[in-house]
Amino acid sequence: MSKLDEMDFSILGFLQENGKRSYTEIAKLLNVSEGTVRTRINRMLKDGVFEFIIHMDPNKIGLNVQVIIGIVTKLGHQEQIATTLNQYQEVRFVGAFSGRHDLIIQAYFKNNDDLVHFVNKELANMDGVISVDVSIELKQYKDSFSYIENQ
Amino acid sequence: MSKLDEMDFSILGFLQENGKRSYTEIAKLLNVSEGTVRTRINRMLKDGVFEFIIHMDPNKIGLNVQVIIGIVTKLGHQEQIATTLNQYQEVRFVGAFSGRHDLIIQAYFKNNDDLVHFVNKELANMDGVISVDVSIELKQYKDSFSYIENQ
DNA sequence: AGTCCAATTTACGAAATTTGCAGAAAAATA
DNA sequence: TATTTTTCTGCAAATTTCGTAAATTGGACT
Repeated sequence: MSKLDEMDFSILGFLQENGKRSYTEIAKLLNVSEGTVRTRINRMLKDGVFEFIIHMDPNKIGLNVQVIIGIVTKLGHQEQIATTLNQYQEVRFVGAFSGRHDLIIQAYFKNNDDLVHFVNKELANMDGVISVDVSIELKQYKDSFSYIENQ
Repeated sequence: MSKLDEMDFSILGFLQENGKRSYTEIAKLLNVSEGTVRTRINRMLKDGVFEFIIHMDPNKIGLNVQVIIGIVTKLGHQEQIATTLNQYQEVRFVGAFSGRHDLIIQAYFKNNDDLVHFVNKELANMDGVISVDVSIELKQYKDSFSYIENQ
């Protein structure tokens, strides 16, 4: 995978503002041809630099209980547990971390019942889970996907 | 904002698999006209149900240090601190939570120096911050934006 | 400098998609 | 049942995407 140059970052910068921008539009903004923008976007997609997605507001689609859960696992069980967690649709993020918890996950549920079921029936029965700390989201202040400083 | 019906969820289901699907393609899959799909997508966009974005792989754009930080705040300072944190480009997520930490944030940095600077110079100097727990991401297992069970 | 090579960019036509509407159909309201 | 409102369909025009070939650029090596 080749290194990204300044034009690649500019393209990402425009796309992070609006994922629907056309090759044509970006090309005009950068003063290059449409084909250049297309080639670069396709290369970055192939290299897994980014992907086109939609970001849904969980509350607006009926997922009203959002949580972050820190998990302490028995030595040697982390990978297995992470793989199991991956399979739950409700779990949108799973990572291994240094610090107080070995795994931290983010998950979205329809309601408290579903959360309680997940914690007490699913998590509690996973082999190698020592303890879990559930933090329930009370208010979201920011959830941004614009990591690049642009312009 | 009107409630989403089954067709809206189907449309979201197709888009969450691939944010680049065209109105035309989705219309064929759902056996309705292109205009119907377009109207519904535009309504959902207007209502903030979802947005078209790109999801960049932080490692591939040079943000190699990813962290989750739990923050304990002095009573009454939470909102102010959250608002301040919002302004940092490095901080991609800020939420108020129940549980051990009052605020939990996710942030991406170029390197450890930038992280250390953020924690020791920025966070440490924010009024009302009592303590912070930094968890450094060692491995990411899942980072999905498909919350809807589809089909 | 001059030559060659590989990668990138440009150019352009064809196919596909989006966009703007107008009228039909369906649903909600009275 | 009549009326209003909303949703859906079907076009045509404008725009974008896509495939491809030609032109350009930037080194590496003489």
